[in-house]
Amino acid sequence: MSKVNTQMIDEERAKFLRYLTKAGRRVSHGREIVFDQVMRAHGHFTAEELARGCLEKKLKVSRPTVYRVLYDLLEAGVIRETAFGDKHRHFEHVYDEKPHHHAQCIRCHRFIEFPDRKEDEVYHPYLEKQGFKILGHEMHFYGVCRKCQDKEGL
Amino acid sequence: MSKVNTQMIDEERAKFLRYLTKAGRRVSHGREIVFDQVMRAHGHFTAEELARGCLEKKLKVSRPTVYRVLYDLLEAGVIRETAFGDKHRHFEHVYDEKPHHHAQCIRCHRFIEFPDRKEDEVYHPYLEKQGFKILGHEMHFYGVCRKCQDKEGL
DNA sequence: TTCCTAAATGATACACTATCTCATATGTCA
DNA sequence: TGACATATGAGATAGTGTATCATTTAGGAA
Ligand SMILES: [Zn+2]
Ligand SMILES: [Zn+2]
Ligand SMILES: [Zn+2]
Ligand SMILES: [Zn+2]
Repeated sequence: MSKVNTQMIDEERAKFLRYLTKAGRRVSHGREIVFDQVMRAHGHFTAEELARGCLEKKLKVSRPTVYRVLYDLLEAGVIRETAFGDKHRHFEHVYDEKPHHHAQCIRCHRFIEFPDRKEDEVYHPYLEKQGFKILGHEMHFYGVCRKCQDKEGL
Repeated sequence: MSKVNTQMIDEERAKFLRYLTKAGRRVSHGREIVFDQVMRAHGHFTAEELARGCLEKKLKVSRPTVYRVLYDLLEAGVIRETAFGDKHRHFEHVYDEKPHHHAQCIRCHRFIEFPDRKEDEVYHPYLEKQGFKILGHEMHFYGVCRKCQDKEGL
């Protein structure tokens, strides 16, 4: 773990605590466990993956609580939800991830990731004119990956 | 129903038949029913909504078949999947809806829609080089809408 | 510290979406 | 028409996420 990473995690933790305090909510056992697991997660993860991980590690937290805390973290701005359009809810932390986009195979659901390009900014003027404060964006391609094409002889 | 609409549906049907023929698949009863229902749908719809509709109308098609045909239509390019990040799979037909993207407010979850721009194609070469067969894409912006900014004094 | 109260939690059941299996039906082509 | 591959339906099943509610716990007051 690099120093930068640790420092960023502390900042995220502070952000989370600030949010909880401001909202009159408690710094509970479950929230600390889930926050910790989220920070250890690499790349994107689904609620279910995180919940399963907690259960497998025998952490003292239940599945409903994992889901509840994920929504807390979402509101606190610690994680964001990526809109993949499949039946799972995907999240990733906000710190330490370079902006990137996703292409997902509709057959096997695997992802290809690719860095974002500034051409995306072509949409900014329109949104700003509407008074929309842009926090981020994601491009999502869907299609069929090479493997699945080979498999199905398309 | 306008004449243009009817004509476009015929074109979509032709596209679907072309796809089926080319892929060595059959023009079956179920595929015709589901195609018809999809063309009657307005705006975005989920697989389950369409399936439920078919069952309620007592059409001679089962739920698994509705799902199967939706994937056919997706690959044929008759419908596209929109990535809303909730737990349902959303679709919309390609004809008569201009390709558009969404900006969603993280506070109130409302959408702003805006037309897509060909600058998005900057990502095509990279994906094609990987053998990824692109069926569609969506840009998803997230941020805070004007109303919510006013409300929260951001 | 101890007590009090509201918030948080866990166990469990549940709702819902989507998919799998496999026996049967159906369309294509010879 | 007969043969064969594809498509389908019924039902079971997997998987994700939520509701309920009795119990526990955090955090402030005394
Ligand atoms: Zn990612
Ligand atoms: Zn694939
Ligand atoms: Zn808003
Ligand atoms: Zn739309």
